[in-house]
Amino acid sequence: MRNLVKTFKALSDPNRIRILKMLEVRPLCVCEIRDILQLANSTVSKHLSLLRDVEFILDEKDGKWVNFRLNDEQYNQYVSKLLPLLAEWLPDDAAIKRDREKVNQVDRYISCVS
Amino acid sequence: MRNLVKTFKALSDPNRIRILKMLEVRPLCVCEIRDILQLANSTVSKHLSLLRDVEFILDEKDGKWVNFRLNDEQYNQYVSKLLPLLAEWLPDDAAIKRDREKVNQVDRYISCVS
DNA sequence: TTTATATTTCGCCACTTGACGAAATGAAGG
DNA sequence: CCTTCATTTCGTCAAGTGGCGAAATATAAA
Repeated sequence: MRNLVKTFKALSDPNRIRILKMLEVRPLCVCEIRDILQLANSTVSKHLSLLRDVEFILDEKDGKWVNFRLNDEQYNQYVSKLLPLLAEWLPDDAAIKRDREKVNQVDRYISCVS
Repeated sequence: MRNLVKTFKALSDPNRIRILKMLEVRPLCVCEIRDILQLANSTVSKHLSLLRDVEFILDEKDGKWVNFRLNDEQYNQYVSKLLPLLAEWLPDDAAIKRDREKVNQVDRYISCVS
């Protein structure tokens, strides 16, 4: 129960939804997400650790970066049902579309030095 | 987006999850739910209006009572996907089980006079 | 119409949440 | 080892949430 509620809480914030929808396009690091969402680094980091906590996303060290990607493995029953649903939803949302275009433009070598 | 977030927020509270899982058994009025959850009338009413707002539940006047039941109609894409998932989840949760046993015992003619 | 009672609305309080900047951490490269 | 820089952690603050009791509303019955 507790874990289920935590899982829904993770989905109860527009910025976290935006992050998940961006990660549908490709894995991203904190700086890239920060540049797209226009939030402080620390804020993005907190959102990501929350999403990781309930296993919506996984992180992989890549040199000095951390790549965050959707968890498409199947060991978490909530995640494995909810991520595919989310992927079907909001296909026409203007903000989401804009975010996903930006995903294809951002470059971590430019985003991160700041 | 806004509506989707609101929908997940509605699922982000243990008492609201308990209410939905109780309504899987049968429709209930505010007093019956209040007796099972041991909350104030006004608190239960607020939870119910929130769940109704995002169309997880419907209400029907029945004399001086209001019966709340799950919305099993199919016009809301989020609800029609999420309610069936919720119905599969938490099959072994102790609190949920206790609640559902109580659903079969409460009687609004006893619960409500207080 | 008056009374009883089920529900909703309102105002209040404690706690949580999402935001930030500053400081701490950790890995890469000089 | 020391510097650089991506990320995380910490402290703080404003806004949102869930709880309550009291007052308002609505329906049934007397």
